[in-house]
Amino acid sequence: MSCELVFIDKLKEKGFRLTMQREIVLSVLHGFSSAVSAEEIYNRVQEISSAVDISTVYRTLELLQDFGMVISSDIGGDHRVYNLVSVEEPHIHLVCKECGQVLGIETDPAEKLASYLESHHNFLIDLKNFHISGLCEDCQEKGISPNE
Amino acid sequence: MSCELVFIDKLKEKGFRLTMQREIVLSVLHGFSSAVSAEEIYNRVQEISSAVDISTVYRTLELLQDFGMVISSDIGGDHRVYNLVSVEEPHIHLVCKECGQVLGIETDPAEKLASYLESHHNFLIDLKNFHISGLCEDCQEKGISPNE
DNA sequence: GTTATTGCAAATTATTTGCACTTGG
DNA sequence: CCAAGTGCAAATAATTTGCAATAAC
Repeated sequence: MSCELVFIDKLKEKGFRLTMQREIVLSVLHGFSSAVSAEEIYNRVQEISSAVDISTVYRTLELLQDFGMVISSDIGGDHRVYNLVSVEEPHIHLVCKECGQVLGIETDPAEKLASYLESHHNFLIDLKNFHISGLCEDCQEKGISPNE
Repeated sequence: MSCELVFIDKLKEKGFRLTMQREIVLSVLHGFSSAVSAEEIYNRVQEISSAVDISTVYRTLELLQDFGMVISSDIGGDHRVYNLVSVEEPHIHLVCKECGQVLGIETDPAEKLASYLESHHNFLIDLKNFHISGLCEDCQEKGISPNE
């Protein structure tokens, strides 16, 4: 099922409405391959319709996060970036702490760790929504070191 | 080696100075068993010396983070909390996404996962500085569910 | 029609900064 | 001494909010 259909479904499910602004934000997010800030999203949205307000962008991003379709992460301390994530298979998110890029992978390699943490430390992680922070290939190539 | 000695050492090493304010902030951090906000730290600091400014608290917290003695995490979206962490052994930090509490554990249970991510996805994590987000025992007991 | 949603502008709020003064080494 | 550190007050800046107008359903 495509992102758009998932979105429409979830909106209906909660009694929310499909608006022009929400469609635009979602389509703009598709145009980015890496993590982007709210302002970058806003700028791109403006190119499509200059009437859309930045507060609407924020409100839509929050909605998409509630729906699990977008994740956001803090990078560089002050910058918050957003990512559209696949709505298919549950998966772990490898989030680059340098650029905020997100890579979705299968959950199995972390299953052992998860059960270890639960049995030994009573610490519960949600594998279907597990974020691992590190360095992506690109940022490694730029010579950035893993310890921040 | 105690936190205080480590702190003094690191300060010397970088040519920074040991001030009253820095000592107070560090001692106040010892008094908290769980994660606290900058303002909570500031309030406690004020009880000891009302002359210390909140900007100094922020500056000191940043310094302590640079030294790897404090970690901070975002919880609940808007709240940022700080934790004094053990200066001994390198370890993984289990950070509760609900209350911000940090539990330090040994690195070995995650070694397999780390090498898997590196070989299969070219994604590099720093095991000595690995943060895993989840729910601590206390928050689980409060009936909070792992998916946020 | 009714109610969610929006645009606008103003508010919020945690954090940061410039600078003259103070203090540690 | 003198560079690092501080307090103060003001600036910042990203995000949020109240509300009347608008548009989905």
